[in-house]
Amino acid sequence: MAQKPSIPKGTRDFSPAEVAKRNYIIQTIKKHFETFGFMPIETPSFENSETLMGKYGDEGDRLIFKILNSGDFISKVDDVTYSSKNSASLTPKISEKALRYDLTVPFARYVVMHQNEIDFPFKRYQIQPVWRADRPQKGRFREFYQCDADVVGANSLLQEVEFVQLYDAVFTDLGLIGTTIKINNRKVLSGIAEVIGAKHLLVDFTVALDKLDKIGEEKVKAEMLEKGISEAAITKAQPLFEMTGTASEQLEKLKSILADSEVGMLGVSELEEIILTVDALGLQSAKLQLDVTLARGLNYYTGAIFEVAAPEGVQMGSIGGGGRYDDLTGIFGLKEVSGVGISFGLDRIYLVLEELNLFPDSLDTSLDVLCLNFGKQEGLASLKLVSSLRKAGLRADLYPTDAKMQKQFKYADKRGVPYTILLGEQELLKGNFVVKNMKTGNQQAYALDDAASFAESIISAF
RNA sequence: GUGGUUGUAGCUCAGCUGGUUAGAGCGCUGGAUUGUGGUUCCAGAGGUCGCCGGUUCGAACCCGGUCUUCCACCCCA
Repeated sequence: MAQKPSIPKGTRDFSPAEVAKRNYIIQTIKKHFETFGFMPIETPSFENSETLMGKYGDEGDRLIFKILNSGDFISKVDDVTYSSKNSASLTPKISEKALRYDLTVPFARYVVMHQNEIDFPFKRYQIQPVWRADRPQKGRFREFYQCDADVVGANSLLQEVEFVQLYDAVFTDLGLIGTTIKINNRKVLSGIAEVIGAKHLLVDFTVALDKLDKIGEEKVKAEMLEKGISEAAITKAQPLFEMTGTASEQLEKLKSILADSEVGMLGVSELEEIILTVDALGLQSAKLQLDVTLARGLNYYTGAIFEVAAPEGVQMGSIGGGGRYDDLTGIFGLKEVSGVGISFGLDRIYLVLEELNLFPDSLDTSLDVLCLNFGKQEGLASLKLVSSLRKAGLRADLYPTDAKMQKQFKYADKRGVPYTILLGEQELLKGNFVVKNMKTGNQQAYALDDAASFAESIISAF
C-alpha cells in the first residue's frame, strides 16, 4: 500500500514562488554584507558533538539534534550504561555528531582551526541552515536559516556602530521601514547585579528583567523573589523599572545607579560611545533604542547586545540579534580574540515582509517570454527565435507541444508571463512574429531577423 | 520539556442529538470556441473523513492512544 508522504514537523517545502522570495532576501543581505567588507565561508551541517555540547546552556543542549553513530553502535555500549536508561550518559556513547545549532559556535571553531591562515581582523559572513529540536510555533521552525556577519580580532567599538548601520542598510533596502534596533550591554547588567548585591544571580535577574515589557513590573518582581533575589535588592533596582526618556537621559540614570560599579560604568560608557556615534552618522529607517531589559544570549556575550524588533503592529519574535563576545574562541583554546557579530533571521523576515506585503511584484515573474507552439515547421523557426532571445538575456521558452492555443495562452497567463509570441503559418509566410502583451492585450509584429530590437525593447522596460 | 488546539476533495471549509450513496466554493480536466488567455455557460474527474484500536445493530461524529497543525510557556532567529 502506498503510504501518504509527509515531512518532519517544523520543516517546510518551498515552492518556486517562495524560493524566489527567499532568494530576494538572501541576495539583499549578501549584497550589504559584501559592501561592508565581509567574506563568505561555509561550515559543515554537522559537527562533532563536543564542539557544540555545553556551549548553549542546558536548555540549548536539549535542543541540539544528535546524529546516531553508524554501524552496530548499540552493541558497543557497556551493559551498565545501557541498562541505566539514562539519556545523558547513553547519548555520548551512541552519538558522536550533531547538527549545527547556530553559526556562531562553528565559526569560533573555524577561527581556531584556521588561525594561522586568517588575516585578523577577520570579517566573515555565513548564510546557512541551522537545526533545533524545538517545538514549532509562530516564526519558529526546526530547520531555519541564519545569516550571520561577525568580525573577530579587533575590539574597537566602531564595529558595533557598523553593525547598527548594517542592520539599517539591509532593512531599509528590503523596504522594512520602522524596525527598532535594541541595544544593551552585558557589563551594565553585571554592574546592576553587583550594585544590588545579587551578583551570583545575574542570569536569573536578567532573564526576569527581560520579560518586563511582556508580563509587567509586578510579575517580574514576583519572579525575581521566587528565584531568591532579596526584597532589598529588588527595591534597589527600582530605577530600572522606570527607564523612560531619551537615550541620554537613560544613560544619566544608569550612571547614577552604577556609580559604585567599575564594570557597570564601563558598560555605560561603551553604550554611550556607540549611541553617540550612531547618532552622529545617522540612520536611514531604523531606530536605535537603548533597552536595559534586553538580556538575550547571555551564554557568551560580554559587551554589547543587539536585538531587532519588527515594525510596530507586527507580531513576531526578534528578526535579528547579536552582540560582542570577548572570549568565544577561548573555549577552543584561542585566548584574547574579541568578536562581535549579528544575525538576520531569514525565515522571520520572510514572514514579516509577507505580512506587510513588501515583496516586489517582479518576483512573481519567472519567464519573460513564452513562444506558442504551432506545430513542427513553425516550431523550428520558434526555437531559433527563442534561442536568440535567450542569448539576448531574456528568460524565454517555447511551449513544448502544439496544444490548443487556448491551453497555451492559459498556461502563459498562469505563469504570469508578460509577453507571448505567436509564430504560426501566417507569420512564417510574412517572415515576422507577433508579440502579444498579456497585460494590455496589444499585439505588435516584428521581422524575424529583427529579434534583437524586440529583446531590447523589453529589457529597457525593466 | 509543560499546557492547550487542529486534522473531511489539490486549496478554503460545511456536515444537526451517532442513522442509507459525505457536500459547497475555488481549483483541475473536457466542451461551447480548428489562430488568442484573464469573463461567461455546460459537463466531468477527484475523498481508506490523519493513523491505530475501542464502544455500538450502525462512527466523519463518542472514548483511548499516536502522528500532525497552530498557539502559549520555557527558550530562542
